[in-house]
Amino acid sequence: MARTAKSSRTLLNDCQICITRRNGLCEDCTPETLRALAGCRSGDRKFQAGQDIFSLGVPCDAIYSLVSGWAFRYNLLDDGRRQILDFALPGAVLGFHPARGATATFGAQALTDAVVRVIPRKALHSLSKQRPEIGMQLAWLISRDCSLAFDHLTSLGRHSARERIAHLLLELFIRYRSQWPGIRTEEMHLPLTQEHIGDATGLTAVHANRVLRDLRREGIVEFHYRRLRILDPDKLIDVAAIDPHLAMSWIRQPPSD
Amino acid sequence: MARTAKSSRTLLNDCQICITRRNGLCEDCTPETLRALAGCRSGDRKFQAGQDIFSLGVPCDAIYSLVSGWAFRYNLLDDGRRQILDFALPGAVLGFHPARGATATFGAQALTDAVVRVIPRKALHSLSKQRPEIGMQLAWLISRDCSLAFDHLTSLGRHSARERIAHLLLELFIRYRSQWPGIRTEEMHLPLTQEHIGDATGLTAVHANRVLRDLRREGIVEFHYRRLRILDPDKLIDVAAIDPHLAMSWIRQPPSD
DNA sequence: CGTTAAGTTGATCCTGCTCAAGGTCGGTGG
DNA sequence: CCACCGACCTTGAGCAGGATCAACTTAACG
Repeated sequence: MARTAKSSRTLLNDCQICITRRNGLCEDCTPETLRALAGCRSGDRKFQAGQDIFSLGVPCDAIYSLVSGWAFRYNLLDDGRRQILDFALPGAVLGFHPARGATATFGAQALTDAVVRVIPRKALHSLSKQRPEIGMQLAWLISRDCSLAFDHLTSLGRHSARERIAHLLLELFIRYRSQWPGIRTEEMHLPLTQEHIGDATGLTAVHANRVLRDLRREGIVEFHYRRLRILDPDKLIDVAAIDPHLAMSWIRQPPSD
Repeated sequence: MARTAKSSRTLLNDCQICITRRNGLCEDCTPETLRALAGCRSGDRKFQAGQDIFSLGVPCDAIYSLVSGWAFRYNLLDDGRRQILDFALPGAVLGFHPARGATATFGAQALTDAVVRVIPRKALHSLSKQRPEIGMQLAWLISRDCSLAFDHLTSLGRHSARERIAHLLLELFIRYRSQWPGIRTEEMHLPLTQEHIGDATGLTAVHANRVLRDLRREGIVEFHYRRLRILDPDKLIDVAAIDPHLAMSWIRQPPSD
């Protein structure tokens, strides 16, 4: 049993310590990649909440880096059902389709008003020649996405509704808070509807609602009109059945070398 | 409705055509990356079927490239349940943890006897300086894994047991066949147990068995003692509810530039 | 103050899980 | 050659976690 009572109890604080120790991580943790990509500022575009950044099945010859705001990637089924693949915070690379003329196999949508840096394939190509280290850093960023996707896969495949929702809320909370090291409050603005939560966890919105109600009644978390409050972190970690190692991996740590 | 009757019917053949047109793809589609990595031949290791290539939670300072055989990546829960994240064919990059001292958040296991090229983080680092293009190619390889993981996520979150199993079998069949462009037979050696299939699709082995029985009775596919036979490709594609675009993306296509 | 999107709750149904008992295949040793 | 064993496959009966459908409430916003 990897998850002990002690480690559960101190997880949130450990993350906090790890973050505050590396002071100013907010800037610091932004990989070189993104600073380099800042050179292509010409391509910045604004999106309104609810607007598609790129759409499923449409040819896509660029990569997208989220500068500000929230976004999510998703898939649509023929019958209109949706699966949310992940949520993106500033600094995320949203689509990487470097093949010419490839069509997007998933879509991305802004959750709040957002600014996105669009880097055309050609620009990326020449950029990576000027600054060869960008390739490896991009690989690292994407491999992080991949690890997150693997966690979600485990969650959908082998966890109960309760565990999945606890997992999601905890993940978003920790990832969000790691961007603002100073703040220790256990409350945040989480720009999701219950339908988003359902679509991310493979549940119906109705069932997501019931689970959230139970968690609220038990005094674990409160999610009401886009405000998330974690009332009992220990219990939440317990319900989510999270391995503390895993939670640490959610915090963006650029490769050291 | 993206999936039309016609496109369903010709999907397998389209893939075939696309493959045979680029003759000798088996070699050709192997990205430069792997050929470059071939320089580190010193690190080749053999694994027996069932043996872990690397294990969950163990510090991991290298990347692994599958040279021959089948493997899979997986996650374990505290209670012993397992989620299989994906199956790897030769050419796949299995673990990418370039941070010093990072622990693996998933494990990898050989499904058949396998040869794996182990490239320590340091070697990769210096290699990427000698051959800067490696970074981008690695990024591309990993982004492909990520797309596959996204497909599985959609499958687990929003598809029925029947659809998930059909999807998995079709995916493995197409990916496998794309390595052997000449062969058109609709039969292959698939070194999985029904437990693997259950663990990959988020089902119990018992239920996976029932679904496979139904598919067999309906004359769609036969999976018996590690032999997969696709009896009715059209129906299988239909049951899997696959968008042909998606299936095309399973075939490894290196970035063209 | 009316409208709309989102949240809430109940009743009922069904997909897939659990538990349990065989059955089949391939290998191994007497 | 046969008996035995272990891993895997197969099937049944009963149960339960979430889905579905439908009605109603609440909050936000112009």
